[in-house]
Amino acid sequence: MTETQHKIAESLDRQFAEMGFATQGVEALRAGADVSLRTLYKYFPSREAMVLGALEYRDQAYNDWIAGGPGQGAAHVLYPLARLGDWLEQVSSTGCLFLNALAAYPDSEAIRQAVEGHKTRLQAQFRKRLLHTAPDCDAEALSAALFLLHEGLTEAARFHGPKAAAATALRSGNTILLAAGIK
Amino acid sequence: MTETQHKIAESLDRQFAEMGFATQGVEALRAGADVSLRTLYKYFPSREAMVLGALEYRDQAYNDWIAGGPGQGAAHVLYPLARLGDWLEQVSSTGCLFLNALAAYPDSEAIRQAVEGHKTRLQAQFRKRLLHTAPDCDAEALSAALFLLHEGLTEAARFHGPKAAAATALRSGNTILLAAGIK
DNA sequence: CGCACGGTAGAGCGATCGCTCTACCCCGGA
DNA sequence: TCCGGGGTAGAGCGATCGCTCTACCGTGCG
Repeated sequence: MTETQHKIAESLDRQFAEMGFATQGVEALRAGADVSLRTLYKYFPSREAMVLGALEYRDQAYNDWIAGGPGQGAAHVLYPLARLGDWLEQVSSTGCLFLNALAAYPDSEAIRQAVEGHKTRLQAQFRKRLLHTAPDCDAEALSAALFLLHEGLTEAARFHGPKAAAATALRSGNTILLAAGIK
Repeated sequence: MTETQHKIAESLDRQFAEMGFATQGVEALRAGADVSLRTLYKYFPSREAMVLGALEYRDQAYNDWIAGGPGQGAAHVLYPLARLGDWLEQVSSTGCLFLNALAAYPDSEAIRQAVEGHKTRLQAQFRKRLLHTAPDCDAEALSAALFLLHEGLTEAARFHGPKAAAATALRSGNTILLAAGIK
């Protein structure tokens, strides 16, 4: 039931991430999830719903992935960036799944909302960590800067590799936090 | 001749930028360029060639756009970032055309090369500006950081708007350069 | 045993895709 | 006046798309 749906969503996420949104037709998605076409459409009644399902699954998985970390200081604030580096290292990186979905479905309002929600939550995560470590800092400006580093890291990993891109992003993040009096 | 080809390439660039790569079929591209299907295929013998033509056109236009600027100092180094802000403000921003193309055609080696070439030239531009202003700086690490800000700015503009994203990127860039002793 | 249920396999629908090809038209030069 | 070249318009090809629907199968329960 929900278990089947979860298994399908996981497969959709993996396939869209590895092959992109344009390459995989519904029949290929069905085969990858190892279910019948009827069952696939039972839980995800349209291709757009399959994309949304994959994005929801990914949003959940990523939020879990970047949770926690050292309790305070710059390392606490930058923890999501460090974790993103590790994430990109084990996932074969083809850029950001959400931005790729936006590129593939520029006219879908539902997908646009899912992507925007994910990115908003991500920046809020940075804001929360900043305020936890330095309650008096300019959390709005700093979280915007860290969010920008996060996006840049995701895409730059395609060209420089995850390790180098993560090192660059972390170095820049530390510099920016240090200039704001956070260490 | 080459004039017709140029006009078609310009139209392809604009259409792919505004509507994305998945939305526009060849017939729509033809109509947008205001030529016959036969002529379109004469200069761009396949859909992939049309995409490559748009990317080449955009690469040229963007290189021209970010050329020049103040002769030295941090403002000289960061000039491409400032110009990108203005660029994104007049083009309706749907992210980076090159990354969108990569998302739409993950299996095309030719497109991958075109994108990689563009990004490599872009970072080389930063490196050149750094060495011109501060010959002894760590141009490799700094240009990687500025490139990352550039990519982040392009994508973050989707959510925060071009103006705010550009301000964030420029502020971060100045901080990073200042920490490296460049002002 | 008989039967309802939840699943599978996969043929087939109409629409659209990238691309080709035929038929036609306009215009400058002999 | 006639003709050839280079353009246009757009019908039509096979393939593939997202999606629906029919026919069938195994299993648990009365």
